[in-house]
Amino acid sequence: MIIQLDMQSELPIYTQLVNQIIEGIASGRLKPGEPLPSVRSLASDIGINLHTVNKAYTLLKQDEFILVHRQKGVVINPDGMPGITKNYRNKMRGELKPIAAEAICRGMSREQLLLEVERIYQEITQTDKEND
Amino acid sequence: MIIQLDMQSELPIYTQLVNQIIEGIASGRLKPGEPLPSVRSLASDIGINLHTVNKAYTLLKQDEFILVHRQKGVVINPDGMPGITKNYRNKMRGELKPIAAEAICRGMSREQLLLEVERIYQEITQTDKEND
Amino acid sequence: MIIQLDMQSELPIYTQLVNQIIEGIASGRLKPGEPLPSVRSLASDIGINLHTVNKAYTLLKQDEFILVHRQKGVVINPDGMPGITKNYRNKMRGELKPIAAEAICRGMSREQLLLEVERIYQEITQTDKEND
Amino acid sequence: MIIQLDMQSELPIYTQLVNQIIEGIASGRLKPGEPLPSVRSLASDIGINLHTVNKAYTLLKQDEFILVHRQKGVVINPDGMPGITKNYRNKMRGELKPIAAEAICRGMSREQLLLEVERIYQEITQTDKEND
DNA sequence: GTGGTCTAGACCACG
DNA sequence: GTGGTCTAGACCACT
Repeated sequence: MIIQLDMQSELPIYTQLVNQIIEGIASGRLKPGEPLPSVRSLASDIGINLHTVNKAYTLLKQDEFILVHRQKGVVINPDGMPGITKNYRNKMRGELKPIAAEAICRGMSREQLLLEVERIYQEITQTDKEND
Repeated sequence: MIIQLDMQSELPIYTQLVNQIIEGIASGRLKPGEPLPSVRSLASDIGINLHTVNKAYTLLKQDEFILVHRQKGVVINPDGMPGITKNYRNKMRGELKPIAAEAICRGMSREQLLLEVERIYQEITQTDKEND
Repeated sequence: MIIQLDMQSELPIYTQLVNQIIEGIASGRLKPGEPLPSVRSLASDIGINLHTVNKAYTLLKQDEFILVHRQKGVVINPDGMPGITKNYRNKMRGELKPIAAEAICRGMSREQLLLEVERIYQEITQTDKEND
Repeated sequence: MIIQLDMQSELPIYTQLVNQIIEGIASGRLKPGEPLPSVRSLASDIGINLHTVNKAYTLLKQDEFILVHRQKGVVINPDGMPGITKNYRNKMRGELKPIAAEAICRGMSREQLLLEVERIYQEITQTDKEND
């Protein structure tokens, strides 16, 4: 699992970490049951503080993307991912709305916008299917 | 123009303001050339700090959504909205990616995701076309 | 709001804090909408680190006992408390079970156990109704 | 005696073990004088570390739920269970208080809470009286 | 060696 | 001045 952080980004490091791990799962590079590095090793690997990694893991744990197994350590939730809850739907819509609004302002058509989304969907699901 | 702010949101107030004005433009409720309230009056209307409104206006000006005339006051950019620049495309994709990734993780199909986006597109463009 | 911490307790400080604030709400000493001290001031008041207070507040926020208002600061959730969700019921039962089991082992009758619970219920709801 | 451990639980494994054995006694599935598996065999049976089982047994011994004979092995205390000591009462009340407080916050009535406790009491004492 | 907790001190965004 | 983020270093409980 390669993690790419942008230390200049406005997004907190732990958020970038969360996003990248979720993208890793979405792309199939990280599979249910698969172990994740310990907070300490990941932190030292990517050169950040262990508390920052810990916060990312805590958030992922809260949403049940990962779980902390007392023996196996941190693993991608083997029982599958959290579903499409009402809460989640609202959160997603709240995030999509300002993006769509700006796209509309800038003259993007419905088709163009959908194409962008489709393109990203493809990009994620087809990432590195053969290599690991 | 009715502004709805959530003081409990994790989003800064000025970001919520920016979003709502952009949504206002996208929905057609705010038209190019149309005046916006002054920093002072908007701030007192919705009960927030001057600086907060100022910051929102500054950001909107930077992206050329609005123009700030010393005398005429603040108006929606009469020369039309900013276009779909390369910068904007990258920004949008960067925002869509984690949303799409989480949707995929949670088992949302390409069609479901596109439907959500389409739904929001509709919702914005058909918002309150008659009433103000 | 008087906070009593036991630094020798096996319970983490932040958990004790969470419990005491919840007890404060349950007893009526803390009312919905009422402001809580800032993390910094509370931390210095009770002589602990601000991060510890922060963790307690974060947990209370997650469960919607409190919320962080951008203008008013931290307040007891004015929209009322979280309800009796399925999750909560399961959590509560999971906590009660070992307590009940040990009580049974030690020969406590159903009546005695219920009396204990009733006693505590009274104790909480009648705490300092007149004084603040 | 079937032991069900949750490796994802926040509760340490040894605590879960202690709880389950106490529940076993409370339910009547484990009777005074009855032998318990050796540290070694129990550990290998449920796939955990020797030390973990050992810690659980040590705690149970401290509270006199079990006796550890060098030769006879581990048995449920044949002289009966520990009584309702002052220490125990305080411990129990300290555990019940935050549970009751949260229940009150969430709007649970005295009757509802007592019903929950009664329900659990029943559940334990009627667990699998015939089957083992 | 693991995650969890706590402290201390720093910077930043926000209002 | 507020909460949020990040770092650094320490101790402990657990396995």
